[in-house]
Amino acid sequence: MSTTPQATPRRATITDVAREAGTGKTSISRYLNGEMSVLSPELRARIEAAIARLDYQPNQMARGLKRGRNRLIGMLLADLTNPYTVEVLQGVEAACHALGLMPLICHAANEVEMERRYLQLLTTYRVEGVIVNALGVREETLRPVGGGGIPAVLVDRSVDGLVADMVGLDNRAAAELGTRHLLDNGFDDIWFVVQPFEQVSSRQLREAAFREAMSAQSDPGGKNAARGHTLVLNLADAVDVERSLAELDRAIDAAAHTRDAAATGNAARVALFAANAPVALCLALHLKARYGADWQARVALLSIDDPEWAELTGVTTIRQPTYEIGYRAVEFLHERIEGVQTTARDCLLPGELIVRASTLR
Amino acid sequence: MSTTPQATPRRATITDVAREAGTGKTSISRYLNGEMSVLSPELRARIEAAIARLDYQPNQMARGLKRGRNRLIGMLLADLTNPYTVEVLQGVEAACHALGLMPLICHAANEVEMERRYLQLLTTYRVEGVIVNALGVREETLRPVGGGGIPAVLVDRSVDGLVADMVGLDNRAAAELGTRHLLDNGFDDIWFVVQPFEQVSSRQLREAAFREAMSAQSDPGGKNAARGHTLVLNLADAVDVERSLAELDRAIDAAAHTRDAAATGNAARVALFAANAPVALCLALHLKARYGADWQARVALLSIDDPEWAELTGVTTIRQPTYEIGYRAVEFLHERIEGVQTTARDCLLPGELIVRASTLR
DNA sequence: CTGTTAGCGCCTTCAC
DNA sequence: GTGAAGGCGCTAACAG
Repeated sequence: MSTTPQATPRRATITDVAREAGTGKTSISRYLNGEMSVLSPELRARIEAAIARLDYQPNQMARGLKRGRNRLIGMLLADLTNPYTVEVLQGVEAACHALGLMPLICHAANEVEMERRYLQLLTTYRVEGVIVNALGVREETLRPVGGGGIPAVLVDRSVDGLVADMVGLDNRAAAELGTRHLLDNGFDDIWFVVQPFEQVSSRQLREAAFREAMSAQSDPGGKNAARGHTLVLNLADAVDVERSLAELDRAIDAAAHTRDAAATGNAARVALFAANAPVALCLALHLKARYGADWQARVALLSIDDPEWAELTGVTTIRQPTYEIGYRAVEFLHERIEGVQTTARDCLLPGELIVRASTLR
Repeated sequence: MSTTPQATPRRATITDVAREAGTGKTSISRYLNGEMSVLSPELRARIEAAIARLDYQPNQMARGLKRGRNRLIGMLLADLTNPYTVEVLQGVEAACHALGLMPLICHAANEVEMERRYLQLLTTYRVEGVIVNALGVREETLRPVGGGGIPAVLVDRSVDGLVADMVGLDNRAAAELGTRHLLDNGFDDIWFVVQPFEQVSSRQLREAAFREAMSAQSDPGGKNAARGHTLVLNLADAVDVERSLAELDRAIDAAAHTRDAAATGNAARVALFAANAPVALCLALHLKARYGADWQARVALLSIDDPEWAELTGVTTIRQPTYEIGYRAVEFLHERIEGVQTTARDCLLPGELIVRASTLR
């Protein structure tokens, strides 16, 4: 046995098989496409044998070129580091499997330039459609898809000016659910922490819904009303993160002060509402570094997204129906590929509140 | 503005561009391939204009078909749920970017059947090479790659009977490093917890190295020697997990007993050495459920892999050079694609011990 | 410098 | 039933 990986020998083509089976290419093609009814059992057997002997496998590139469709769809991911993305992907894969599609996964790793390049690439490979979890910057980058380009379905976030189906979390309902949970549990200093949200629709919606829910208290602004704040955390900028966390620290310390002074049950209790898992992780790491292992005694943490460490640390979360989001996205796309022409649809799926120790006092 | 995503209009072909520019296909092709020197500035300008006007983008399928190479490589992943995988992927992507390759990511999601299907698919798409983080079951499934098939590079684990380059962690050194750390910190009841390892080379090596390191104590088996155990945790089988964890519980309780009885400093101290992050997570979740939030006071946990929650929970880890593993894998593969014919190579990269509170007493 | 010609591997009429 | 011929979009000799 050789220990040297060999160079690839030329693969057999349909012509080789035809020769080997002593017939024409047409019959081979028919065999490949399952048109068995028009093949004599005898010929069929010969073809089968020839294919096996040559270890023949049809070249999909060539087939795609000829037929004009290749059953390929693109899956453009903003950030695989986010567990959300991986979970959505599982739904996508399952649906593709079921519908006979093959997803080409492209990971932009939060870089706009990458997103652009991959989109270009998917286009030149003539994928039949694209599922886009866009970075969200601007419509511009997404020029080739949606509208006049190849069919597209947006996941998690819509993009201004881009007409396409979209599926994701019901952000308004989710943020409201979380906010109400915190209010119901008596927190009176609530910080909604979110990455820069001007460009990302889902973040916008969550933040807006948070503020509305805060305003919907029985006596907003009143003496017993909880106070809401929005804090922007730009995870891509260490300096900015530093600054924002410092602001948070001051607020937490101030609340503790109140508590010490009052020494009663009606001290200020602060809760952090993270707009997604990456933010929640950043917050948790910081709090742990600052207050030690029992940081949760000082601050409550609630997060949209339900990362694997949430259960471990007892953090309350709002779990997104990630698998279904991915699955539905593919279904939508498939319909578009098959020619459905309805107006752009939105599919908003509900999140599920998972209450853990963190927000129970 | 319409709100209905339109159907894809037919894309322009090279012939269209030639007609539009009033020239032949050859010149267009030359332009596309950057052979500017043989094009008059005037013709070149006309081509440029025509391409822009038609929004032409060359069809990669056709190019690939013609040239016989498509710059595509397959990346077969066993489990994207494992943070390790995502990190390796980042290295792969960076390297591909640098080398002008395009990775087709395929996620087997721990299903052998998926692995087989994707491999088949990659083959029929004539990718130029494959990077395989195999499920590891048997050489059989991997028939199409390595050896006589398309060039392949294995990641993390080798597969019996499959001759191919491989890159991964130096498992022996890593397991030894971890074991020694635990011994040095005075743990005397050490459990190496690992998924079924008969089929997966990296797990085998880690387990073997653990046992060896235990035997290498100054007085193995002696009165003051630490005792080592191997526990198999089949994460795919809930019942089995239950059973294994129960065994662990008994051991931990027994150790506690010893401690209570002795009521001195020389009581049995137990440490868990998880062979990878999924195992570590399973253990941590169980321990937390059983002993509450301060489970770490009862048991120490050390894990190969450094998931994001490790820092948060203070678990000691051995971090793999994941990014570099991915990067090197692509480099190896690229060399093979370019025709390098050396014997199969192994590239073992060192892990880094990250000491956290969990294993310090 | 530029265009013509012949395929790459496969599918699809259209005859036999 | 079966096969020959033409073409999908592109590239790579060849001629001019």
